Amino acid sequence: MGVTKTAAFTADQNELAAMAKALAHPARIAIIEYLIRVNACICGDLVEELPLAQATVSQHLRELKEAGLIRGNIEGVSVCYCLDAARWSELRDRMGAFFEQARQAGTTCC
Amino acid sequence: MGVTKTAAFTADQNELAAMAKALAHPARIAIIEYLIRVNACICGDLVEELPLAQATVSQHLRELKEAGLIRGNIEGVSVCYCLDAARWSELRDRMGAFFEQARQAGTTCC
DNA sequence: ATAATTCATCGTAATATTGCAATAAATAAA
DNA sequence: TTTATTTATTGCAATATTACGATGAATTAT
Repeated sequence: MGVTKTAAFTADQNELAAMAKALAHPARIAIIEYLIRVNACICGDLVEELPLAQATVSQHLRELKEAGLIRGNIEGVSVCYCLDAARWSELRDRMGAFFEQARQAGTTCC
Repeated sequence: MGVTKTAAFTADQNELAAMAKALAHPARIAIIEYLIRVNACICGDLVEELPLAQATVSQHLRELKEAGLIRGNIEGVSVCYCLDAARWSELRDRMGAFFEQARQAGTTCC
């Protein structure tokens, strides 16, 4: 039917998938990398930095904001964006735990 | 236009995004968690484990296989799946580096 | 050889994502 | 007030994803 059966999976599985989804586009990776580099910037900076139209950049920013990975503070006529440190730590921990789990499991295939 | 501008981003950005995309669905998270738990299993086990039809499970398995995260070995009439340890390590390292980068950056927002 | 089992693939429908032009909204500058 | 400036939102087109029934391909059992 073309819609994910969210209710059929655990909250943990859905949350981890949602976090991964927020990172599942090169533009959003680029936005985050840029934010890491400059610490904070306004939307216009990203429009210059990325090969995308302003509307498209704004859309990607909204997705990152909805995933809680970044925050946007209105400063006069512009909006200042930066990583949400707390949420970012959570993501790192969740992903880290996920990978650690796999590391400890045996990896001998059939 | 509804198509990601892959060529406009770096290989690194595209690869990281592709890895994240492979994890960006609860069913695929569930598949990987199950594989971690049982180490290896056949496709039929996953069909019983997941609330999805066989065709859908097979499709998710293909995506994970194409991302290189799992391997499938034909064993008679069934197919045995397991995590690809090497690729999994690579993913962990790439993600880890990404998060580490963010951790070292300042996090004071505007 | 025939039937059963297991999985992949095809075709299709429903929905989501990506991208942009155009426009709206909100603030600052003249 | 009028005009820029900056960003979000709307509307649309193109494409991708998700899901499943039906069918095909390969192997094993009878």
